[in-house]
Amino acid sequence: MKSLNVRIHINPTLYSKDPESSELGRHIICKSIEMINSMGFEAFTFKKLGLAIGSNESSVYRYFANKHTLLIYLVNWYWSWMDYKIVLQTANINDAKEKIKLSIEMLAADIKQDSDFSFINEILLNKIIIMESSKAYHNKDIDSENEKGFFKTYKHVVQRVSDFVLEYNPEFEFPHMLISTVIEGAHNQRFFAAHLPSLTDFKEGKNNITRFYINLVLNAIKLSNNPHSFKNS
Amino acid sequence: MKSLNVRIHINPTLYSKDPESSELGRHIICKSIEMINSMGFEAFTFKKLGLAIGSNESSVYRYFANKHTLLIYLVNWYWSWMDYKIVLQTANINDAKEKIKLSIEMLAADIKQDSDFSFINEILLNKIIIMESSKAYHNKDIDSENEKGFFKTYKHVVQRVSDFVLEYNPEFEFPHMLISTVIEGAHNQRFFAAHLPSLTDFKEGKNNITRFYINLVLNAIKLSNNPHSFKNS
DNA sequence: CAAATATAATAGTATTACTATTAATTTAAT
DNA sequence: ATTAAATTAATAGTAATACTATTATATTTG
Repeated sequence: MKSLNVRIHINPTLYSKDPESSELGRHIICKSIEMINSMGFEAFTFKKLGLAIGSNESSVYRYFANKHTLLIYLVNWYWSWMDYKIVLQTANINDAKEKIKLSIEMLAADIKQDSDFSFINEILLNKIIIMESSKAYHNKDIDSENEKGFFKTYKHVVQRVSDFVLEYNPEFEFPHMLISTVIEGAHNQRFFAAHLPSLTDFKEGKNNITRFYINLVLNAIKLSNNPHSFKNS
Repeated sequence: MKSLNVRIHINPTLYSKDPESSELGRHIICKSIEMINSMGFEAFTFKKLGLAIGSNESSVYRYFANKHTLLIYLVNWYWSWMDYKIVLQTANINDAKEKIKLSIEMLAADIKQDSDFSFINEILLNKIIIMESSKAYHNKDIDSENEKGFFKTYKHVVQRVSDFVLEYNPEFEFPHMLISTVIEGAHNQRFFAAHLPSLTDFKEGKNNITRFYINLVLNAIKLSNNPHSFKNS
């Protein structure tokens, strides 16, 4: 993906001033990703960030209304990037089953290299998504923020992969449930593997998580006379 | 379950003084459940709680070190209660498949009545689990808190249902992944249904969520010659 | 009944999450 | 090129939060 001239577009209501438009703005994004990773979202403050980038608190506030909005910016960036990756990977593939497999592989993957087509470190951002992204929507403002389109890019990804599922099996009743279960589930499993291993069956290097979710999905949506079909019981 | 003389035992490292041991302590638990529900965990403070129960901040601090520990107390109570419910419901059942179904029904249910065997409102507590419980473990202290046994009761529940899965199919490779996926997934789906409906396929009164996860599990673990078996590919 | 102990309330502090004000710099118009 | 307008940066301040330390008031116990 090196030097491909693609830009991730972010909903402008998420920032006061576009961080991509200035050196300071890019610095804010860059450093905040590092800091949220190393100290966790709760301990991260704009004051500490200002200090770390040789600027100050109030300058950060000119870009983002608060750290919550900055987190949502990052989450949106991640899902736009993921959507772009899925489109690219499945572009010339006609087999719906193959598109589903490829999508799950990307969604459940442990991101290990920075695609390098932007100033954003995707390895660290993926860790933030796993560790912190639930905080972006588990709060009392969810409904008003949802109305403002703060979660649109995540919904897009779920919709895109759900469409592959329906392409494979147009009768399947729960495509969105299935895909959102896979995405959140895969993130949880990576978190559990690192911190609460008895909640998972992760084994290093065996690609368990991806394999588990691919099989889970294919078993759930298969067409054949299914003794446990998802029809009304 | 009325007036059954069962008590939920809570890890004593979670409190400074046992809230069950005094009127004030029970009041703290009771009211905090109400308040976390109505205002959300972030806006909830010990100062507001003290005021609401006609006491003050510092009295609450004598029971709990901080609001995070109180949340973990509640989460532990919930999972002990759920474990107890699962044991009770599956007690005289020999069929492993039936035990799995019953367990998922309880884990994925929208709790609609208070069992009334304690001063804790389980309807509201279930809502807290759905909305706030991820905050109990998505933080930088997870590893030290895990060592202190803060998440033991949740692990117990996952282990118990995983054992049913293994009883049904001893060959199944990922029982913990499957059950933790179902538990977290079902909670997410209830949250999505209320706030981000395009991520789900929930329809009121159709029991979709429970049905979806029961079928997901039964399809994943079934014994027959399975074209998408979970074996190493 | 006095001493020890437990409980409750008051007051105080460092930090956080902002906001308002002022200073400096850049840009743009004549 | 010079001045005005606009943008950006830095300083200082505030209300609220999450505690802690101290003191007052009960309760228990020897």
